[in-house]
Amino acid sequence: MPEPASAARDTAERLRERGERLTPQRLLVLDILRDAPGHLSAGTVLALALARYPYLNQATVYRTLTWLRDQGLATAVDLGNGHTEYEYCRAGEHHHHLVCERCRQTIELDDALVAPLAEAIRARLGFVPRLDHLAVFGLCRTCQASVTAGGGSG
Amino acid sequence: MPEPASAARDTAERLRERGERLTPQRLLVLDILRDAPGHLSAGTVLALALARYPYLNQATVYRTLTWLRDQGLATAVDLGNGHTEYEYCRAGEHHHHLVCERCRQTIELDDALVAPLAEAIRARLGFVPRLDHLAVFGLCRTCQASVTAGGGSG
DNA sequence: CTTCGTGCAAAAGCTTTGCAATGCG
DNA sequence: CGCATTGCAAAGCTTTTGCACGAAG
Repeated sequence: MPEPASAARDTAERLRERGERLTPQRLLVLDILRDAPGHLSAGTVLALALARYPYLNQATVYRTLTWLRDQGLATAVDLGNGHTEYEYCRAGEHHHHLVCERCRQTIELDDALVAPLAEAIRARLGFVPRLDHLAVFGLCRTCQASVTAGGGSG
Repeated sequence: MPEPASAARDTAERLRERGERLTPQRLLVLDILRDAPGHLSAGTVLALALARYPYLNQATVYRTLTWLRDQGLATAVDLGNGHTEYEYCRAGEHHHHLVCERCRQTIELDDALVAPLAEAIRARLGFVPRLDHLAVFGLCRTCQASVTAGGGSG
């Protein structure tokens, strides 16, 4: 199997130190996640991986994605599409999404608005929330108007 | 088909006024949701319904649950069990959950902590969030200790 | 009478699993 | 060398869909 591009290397060292097994498949998936501009579903990861290494298996992708999540290298989020999406986890970078239930548009939500909730949960309940990647459903500004007017949107 | 117990009656009036069709199946599902102490999955709703009316269909349950949600009579929440759970929606009552990813325990989360986030999203982004039933994943107090100590919990 | 909901059964989608072979460390 | 990981293919699970019949209004 071909060597994955390059970017995943330094992270690889860290994993090796933890005693984790580094396989070309894992490095490939990690690399794909890093290169991606946003979230990727397991299916998309598989498709992209297949372009570089035609023998990678679906089951391996799912297992690797779960493993990456456990290693803190990826975050998972459910945007209401019927599948989980994964994203490379940049250190301490939290970002969130507003998902319009009507037009399915997603809007970035600044962590500054979410952090206080996380902090309150931590301080007042002693529960450590994983609020690094929250999805909040609702209605976007445009669709509110459409609903009120009774018209249809795109 | 037998008459559903009784509790769903007054709500039924409201639905009728809206021009919604009231079928015994819908009343039955509504009744089951009302009687339930917490969340119910579609499968559980079906099982409970089957005990009272053996001919109710799975597809009807799913369709009815979606319909109840659209009518504002039920809220849906994904607690990470691989399926959506539904709960009877008491007027304006918002409640949320902290779900421990390790021991799967769920803790109630007061809406007072979540409401500010909802308000901020509304005020600053013009997005109307459906934050009536939020699930936040993370680690409960007990499991944090276990993880730190390296031990196992129940 | 017209429209919408129901039952049925099968399909659809994502995800997981068992097992033997392979390759990492 | 030993054991975790992979590949393969099939199953598992929740949820959705098409269609004809039946019931609500």
